[in-house]
Amino acid sequence: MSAIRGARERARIEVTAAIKDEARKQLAAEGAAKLSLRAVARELGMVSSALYRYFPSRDELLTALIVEAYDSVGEAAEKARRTVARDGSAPAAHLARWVAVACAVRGWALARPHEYALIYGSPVPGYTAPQATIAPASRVGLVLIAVVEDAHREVGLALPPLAEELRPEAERLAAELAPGLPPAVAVPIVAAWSQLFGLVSFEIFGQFNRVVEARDSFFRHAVEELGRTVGLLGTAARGTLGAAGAANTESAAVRAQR
Amino acid sequence: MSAIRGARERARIEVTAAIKDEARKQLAAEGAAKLSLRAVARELGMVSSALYRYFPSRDELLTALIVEAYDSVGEAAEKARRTVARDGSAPAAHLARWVAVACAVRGWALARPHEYALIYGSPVPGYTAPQATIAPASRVGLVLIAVVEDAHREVGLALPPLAEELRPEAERLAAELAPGLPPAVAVPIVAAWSQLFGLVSFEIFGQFNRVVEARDSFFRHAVEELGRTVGLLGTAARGTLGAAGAANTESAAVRAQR
DNA sequence: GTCTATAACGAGATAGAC
DNA sequence: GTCTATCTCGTTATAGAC
Repeated sequence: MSAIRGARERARIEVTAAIKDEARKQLAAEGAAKLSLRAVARELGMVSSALYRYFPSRDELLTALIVEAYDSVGEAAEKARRTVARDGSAPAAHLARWVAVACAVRGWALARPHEYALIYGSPVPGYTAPQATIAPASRVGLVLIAVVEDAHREVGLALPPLAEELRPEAERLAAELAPGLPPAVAVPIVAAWSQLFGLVSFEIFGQFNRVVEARDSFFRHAVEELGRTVGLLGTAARGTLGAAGAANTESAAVRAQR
Repeated sequence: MSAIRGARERARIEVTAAIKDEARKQLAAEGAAKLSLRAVARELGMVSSALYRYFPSRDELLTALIVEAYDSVGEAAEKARRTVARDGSAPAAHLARWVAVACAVRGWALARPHEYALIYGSPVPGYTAPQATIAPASRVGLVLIAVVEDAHREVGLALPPLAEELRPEAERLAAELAPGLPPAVAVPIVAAWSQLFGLVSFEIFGQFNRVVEARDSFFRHAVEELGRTVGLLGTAARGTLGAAGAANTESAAVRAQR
């Protein structure tokens, strides 16, 4: 009995995976807007009505693809944070981790551009994301926050001051997303989060064609500077911000500690 | 005869405009992937074959929409640069112009989100952008460069040093895009260009839902910081970067002057 | 209970004959 | 330009296999 159920469940999981794989192929070929249950079924040698045992609607299939894409890129980011620069707790090590997370996101996007477009590109017409996508969608952002939290705990942050008018927003953001961080850094982190995806999107979507050529080092350099905008410090020898931060961040740092 | 031709040409222009307007409506409703000449024709009370007298193919219609969108946002950016802060040549005035250009881009995107998605969102499956889109696509970037060029000429730039490995890329970028600027600033400008659209895309595409609430001031603040990364200076009283830049940018500035 | 297959609806796209 | 016959699509109801 349990063996039977086990076999059934395994079969169900396999068919579900096959459906999603085929759907991803169609995503690449035709785009999310034209994803069709019938075409997926046809390609799998099934009948379209049979798919409804696995996904109650086309939109639910889309949701599954979206959630898996968010989870996949989120996992890549988490793995990069865990793996890279495990050894150091020096300021530069935290910046290296930040860069590693960003490079992992970019690498994932380059490897799976159509899934990237699904989650970070134009919204799919007629589709509204359900609650289930919210948590996976924030995983990459949470990794970035975690990197900054580590740095804040171990070596402190060098932050530019925050405009007064953004105080309430910063307090709210920090309370919701990063209770362990000073509110002033919440705004730069959210900004850097979106700017990181600006860099990736421009590369993936072709905006850098005929413009940027040395893309690896360009990206690496840009996200390193992004890391500085959230208060991460590079080696003192290298950065204006690093040197300047050390010299005049007393006020900002004091303020960042609240 | 010339009157007749004038009338004909006027009619042709009007019909062409009507086609594009209707196509834009469909863009909003169904997305670029599903833009269909037939549906446009139906809505206009024409027959699909008649449209081919105005646009030789669906892709050419798409190209026209893309070019007009790029031109429209580029014009908004150019107008913002011309109009705003005309009075000042102080460092803060240049930063204000930078912010104004960014806000113009964002305002345009908020007003025409579907056209924004057409040009800065996921590529349309099966469509490859022809040469004709390249120049319009670079207009916003050129405006940003112009703002920085003005600042460089009038008050100088405060730049962080550039990684050695990016030297060749920076020289090439500067030679192609901004002959009037020191190469070191070319890389930050291109980065800021893409990051600006990261901010806008996250707002337009819904990534900021349930995250950022005070969006106007958040954006304003973020692009002001972005302006600093390309060497624009704020008021000395306000920014860490401003004060720090004044103090220790001798080396960077010397270097930026080559 | 779990799944697949058949058939159908209403809507829209498409190709070709006229 | 018009009309029609033939495709596609998402979705459901129903019947039958395991």
